[in-house]
Amino acid sequence: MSKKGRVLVAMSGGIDSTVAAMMLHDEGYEVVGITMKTWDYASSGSSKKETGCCSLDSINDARAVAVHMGFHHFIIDIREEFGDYVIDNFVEEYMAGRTPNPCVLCNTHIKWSALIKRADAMDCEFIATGHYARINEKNGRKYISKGKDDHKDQSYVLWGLDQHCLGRSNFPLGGYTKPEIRQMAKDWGYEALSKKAESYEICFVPDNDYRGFLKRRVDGLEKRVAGGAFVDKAGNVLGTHDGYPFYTIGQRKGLGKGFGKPMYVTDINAETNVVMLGQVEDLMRNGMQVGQINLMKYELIPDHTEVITQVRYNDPGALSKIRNIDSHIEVEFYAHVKGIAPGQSAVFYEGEDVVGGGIIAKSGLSQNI
RNA sequence: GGCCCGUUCGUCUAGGGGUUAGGACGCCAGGUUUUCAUCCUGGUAGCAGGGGUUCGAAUCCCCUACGGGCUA
Repeated sequence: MSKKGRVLVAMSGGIDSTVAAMMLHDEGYEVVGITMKTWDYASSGSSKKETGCCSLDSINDARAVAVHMGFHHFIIDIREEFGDYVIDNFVEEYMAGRTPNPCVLCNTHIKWSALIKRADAMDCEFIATGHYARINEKNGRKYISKGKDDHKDQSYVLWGLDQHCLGRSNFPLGGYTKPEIRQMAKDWGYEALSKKAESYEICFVPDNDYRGFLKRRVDGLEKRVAGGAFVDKAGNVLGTHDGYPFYTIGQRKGLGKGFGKPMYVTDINAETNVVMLGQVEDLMRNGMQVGQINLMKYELIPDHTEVITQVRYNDPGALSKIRNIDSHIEVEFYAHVKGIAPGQSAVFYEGEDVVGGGIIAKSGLSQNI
């Protein structure tokens, strides 16, 4: 009945994915909305705030819009996979002294696979989300490019999508800015939605307190790791801390006391429960090792290729050179980069295009590149 | 028991007659951010207590209370 085919739209209930659905609907696609229940909100002591990509209220909001616009809407329960994969990994990573990015994992391993499975079952040609990113194709390879809105670009969290997923995905918002999207919501008569706040925080961690989440999740953790040493790079003990899992490299606040100078976490040792502190310059690194690589724009990247490497979501990126070492990529920065945290995602860009990405295994150069 | 030092926001401290008593960390409130962080704005809060001297005291003097050195 629709001239353009059927599309499965992942709707979180927020403004972005809702407008994405409306745009496709407006263009003549047969839209099927789908909302994923990732976590047991009732038992997590959920906050009433609009948190994460998928709160309970949001599910209801998404459904209301779908009903109002007259397309089908489904809620799928992916709590089991989500818990087994994303949450378990989240806890393991912190326990190993690293800093995970659950959103990236969820996108890569849960969300897309769940969506595509459904899309197949419902005979949908492709799936769409409200991400600010674009998909391009060159030499038979699909790849993500940054969204038009520099401030909202979300290409970083999508580095893990493989060719198959990319071939089935569509990002209607990629060519628009956030203000334009808000205006569209308004024009379509969704005044309240157009003013809806951005969603932040980890969806399964209430009140943005991941430390409390870890304590509840790991028996006896608090007692086991309390009283570890804060140490400077010379090994002098500067004080005691609450336990190594509660810190991340680059962290400045929450160290519990004043040192007369701004101090940052520069290293975390899970075996000894020692957290090293230093000043900004001690956070600077000239390179890093990146594992769990996923390449997008090219099938492989030759050694010495120059790319802009982003080390965190909100990082402007730094010019660097890469080199393949076994299944890892070693990155050498032209200028030192601040606060590289193992566990976080590294994403390589060539201009606007995502060349690939991976998980940071270790900061510093292994040898000369 | 004679003779010397030290005491400043919750913490670490700057200031040695006229300062809105400065900074750092913490804390609080915003902003940025689909992770954790960083970053940016603003805010809270202090001269141990009491007397003096000065136009004017955190600053100089004298006691009182808690912290370090030669003497018996």
